[in-house]
This record gives sequence, structure tokens and C-alpha cells, in this order.
Amino acid sequence: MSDFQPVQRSSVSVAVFEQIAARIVDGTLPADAALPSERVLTEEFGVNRQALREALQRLDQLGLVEIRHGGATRVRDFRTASGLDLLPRLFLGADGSLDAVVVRSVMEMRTTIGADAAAHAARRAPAEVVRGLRGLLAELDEGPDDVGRMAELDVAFWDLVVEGSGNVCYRLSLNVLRRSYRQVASLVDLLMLGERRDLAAHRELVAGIETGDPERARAAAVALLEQGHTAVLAHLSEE
Amino acid sequence: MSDFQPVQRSSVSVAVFEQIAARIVDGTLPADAALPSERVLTEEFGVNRQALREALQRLDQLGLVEIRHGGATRVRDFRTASGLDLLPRLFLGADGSLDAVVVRSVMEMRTTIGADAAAHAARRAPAEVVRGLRGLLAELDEGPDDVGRMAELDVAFWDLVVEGSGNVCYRLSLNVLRRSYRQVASLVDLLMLGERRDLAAHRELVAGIETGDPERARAAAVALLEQGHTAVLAHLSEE
DNA sequence: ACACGTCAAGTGGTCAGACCAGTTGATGTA
DNA sequence: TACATCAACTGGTCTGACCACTTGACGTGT
Repeated sequence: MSDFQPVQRSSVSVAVFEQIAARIVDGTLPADAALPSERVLTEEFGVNRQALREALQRLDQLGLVEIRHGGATRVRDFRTASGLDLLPRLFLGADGSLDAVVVRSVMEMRTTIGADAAAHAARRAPAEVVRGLRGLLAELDEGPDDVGRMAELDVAFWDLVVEGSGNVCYRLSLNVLRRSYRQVASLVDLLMLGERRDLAAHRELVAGIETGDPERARAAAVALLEQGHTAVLAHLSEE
Repeated sequence: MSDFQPVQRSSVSVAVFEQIAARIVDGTLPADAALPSERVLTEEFGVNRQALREALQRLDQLGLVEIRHGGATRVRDFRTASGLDLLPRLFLGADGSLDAVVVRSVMEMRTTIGADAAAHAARRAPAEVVRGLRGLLAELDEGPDDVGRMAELDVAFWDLVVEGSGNVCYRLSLNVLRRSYRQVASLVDLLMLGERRDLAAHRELVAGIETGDPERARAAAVALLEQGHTAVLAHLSEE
């Protein structure tokens, strides 16, 4: 059984970006600190200036540094300067361990937004989305034993709920949340198994949407999401 | 009374980035379309390749394009590929008009997250945050007539609530939401005036946090946030 | 002693042109 | 038909030069 991992090739500029981003996020490069000049960084990383600058542009785009023509490039306080897109980088510590506070935050946001999306879907979901949800219920009913397949269905299910909610913010946030816990996919797939298997709650959620009953949909969503939520919290406190 | 606006100088690479981003967001460059090669774009924009590449790196970082070594750079579907950081770019259409769906989404997310943050702040806010909130209440009590000052206090107030909630996701999301409606700050300041002036609701929210009563804090937050929410919705339907 | 131009040295921004490294698809072969 | 091959793309990296802006030290005047 070959257990090789695909080699992750990455461009020089991205590699530089990753290194600096990691140092900012873990506090090695504190907020307001001035980065060395591009010429100096160029030598330290052993790359050329173009690659280095591409990395800096990315950092700026993420809100991690502030570049000023003529002045020094400074580290920003990402807690006030960055957007949600930074989240996946806060999830894992330098040693690969989970950051408990971040994980808790993610789970809370998932529950809150998921519930609200369900409620709005009950108000606004177009027939097409409802049809899709019914189709997924049928597939869930088959009881797929494959954990991976289960995860796929779960993704598709919530995609439709959020789609039905007609809320762009929720749609974009969902992308980020997924990117976050995809980093520990195998663990998540295990912890979420109970939630994903709860056919009754899924049915109830879809019923709430079908009948246009926001509070029913919301309650079902909460019931569903809190299962994974508590499972994750339990897992965290075990360590 | 000089009414000059600060000239917004921007680097060539950022200008290129803005142009392409706008075209992707407004659909002129549809998802999956292949961008012209860098050499060609270089000529069309009349800039050098380094500047162009910096723009492309930013676009990639935002999830708007996918760059592949050797292959073409393609436009991605930002609805599934981008994170919340894209939001400020969806807010205004090409002609400067507000996108009603996006505005509604922002207000919904604000209400939902604000309420949940208040609830969690009631559970977890450290004494320091509570002190800060009390201080702000005192300032609000003075009844500042300046709209700008009012806006400042409002920002500080919710900063503390979210800080007290101990939720990183909410903190980062708040940054993005603010960046979004800062684009129409003068309008927002007007529509939010009622909400921001509601001293009683602010007091009630802080009381809920002080006494560690999540549901009380949540209810007060909802009461507060729904004022601006409905004001904005009313404004949208007027047009 | 202080306030204020001046200016050199440092910073990031842009440019040019070359070459490396992957991808793609047509082409010719088995 | 299936499959290697290869030329002509694509993006990635490098060099070195020069432009534009900021900073702070310095000297001049008050």
C-alpha cells in the first residue's frame, strides 16, 4: 500500500509569501514592525526581487502588511486589518496543532450562519433549490456508508441551503469556513459523522424550507449543527 | 469652504488589478474564461510584465483567477472560490449604484453576527471590556450631536462587543462588513442615526453583558440592529 | 535656541530583455 | 487506433537599470 503524498510544488513567490505570513500570524513579526527592505529580503530568501514583490503584494492583499511607496513595509495588526479570508491560516499553529479558540469560533459561526441561512431559505428558496434538497434527501436515505461520500453530500446539502437563502455574505463565508476545516478533513469527517447521519433532522430542515416556515427550518438547522458543534468541543477538551 | 477630495494615487499594478477585478465581478469576464496571455495583457494595459504579474497575484489571492504554470490563467467562479474579503467589491455596481441583494445580505449578516456576538460576550467578556463599554455608554449619554462622532462611538462600541465575544471569525468578518459600507459612509451614517441614538437599547445590551445574561444581551442587540436593518431596507425599496 | 528649507540616502515602483519550466495540441510513427 | 515526440505556446524566475517617494540629517536663517 503506497501511502505517498502528492508533492506540493509551489512557486518561489508563494513559498516566500507563506513564510512571511506564518511569521506574522504566529507573532514572530509583531504588528507595526518594519520589514527589512526588499533588497535585503531578496538576499535572505535567496530569490529575486520580482518574486519577493509578488509575495509582498499577496500579503498586502490579505491585510497582513502595509506597503508604502518610499517608506518601509510594515506589519499590520491582522485582527483589525484582515478579513475573514485569513481564517484558514489561523486554524493551525506552527507545530500543526489546532488553535482551540479559533476552532470554537469557527463552530460558532457555522452554527449561527447555518441557522440563519436555513431560516431565510424558508422565505426565499426557489423551487429549483427545493428540488435539489429533496434529491439529496433521497440519496441520504440510501445510507451511504462511505465517509467520503457522506462528506460530499453534506457539502452539497449546505450549498443548496445557503444558495436558497439568497445571502451573498453567507455564501462567501461558507467558502472560507470550508477552506478552514478542510485542513483537518479526516478528523472533521469523523466528528461530524453523527450530524451527517441524522436523516430525521435533515428531513425536518427541508420540510421547514418547503413549507416556508422559517422558524421550523431554523430550529432544525440548529439541532443539526449543534451535534457537530458539541462533538468538536468535546474533542477539544479531551486534549 | 474648500471641498477638495484627496487625490487617490495608485500604483500601476493596483490599477490593473482593479480593472480586471471589476470586469470579473460584473460578469464581463465570465467564469472559466481564459485571460489573454501575460505578454498580450502587458501590451493592452501598456504596462510592464512585472506590474501585470503583481496584479494577477492579487487576483489569485482574492480567488478571482486561477494561475497555472504553463497553462492559461482562467477566471474562477467567485461565488464558490472567493472568500468574504471580496464583499466590498460586490457592494457597488459599475455605475456606482448599490446592489440591493448584496446590501440586504450585509444587513442580515450584521444582525445575525452582532446578536450572537452579544450573547457570547455576556458569557465571556473580560472585566476590561465591560469597563470599556460602560465608558462608551457615558460618552453616548453626553449626546454628541456630531454625526461623525456618533459613527466613531458606534464603531468603538461594536469593537468591544465583538472583542468580548472572543470569537475570531466575528472579529474578522466585522472588518469586512465595515469596509463594505464605508464606501457609502455618509448615507449609512444617516440611516443608522436612529439606531445609534437609541441609548436605552445600548444600556440594555451592556446590562445583559454585565450580568452575564446571554439572552438578554442578544435580545437587546437584535432590537438595536434591526433598527438600522429596517431603515436600510426601507431606503432600498424607495428607489 | 529654534524653525525651516535643502538635499542625500534610503525605500518602494516600474521598466527592459533574457532565459527557465511547465502545458498543450498537432504530428508522425508503431 | 494508440501512443511517443516535439514545437509553440503558457506562466515562472532572473538580472540590472532607472524612476518616484519618504525620511532624517544638516545647514541656514531668524
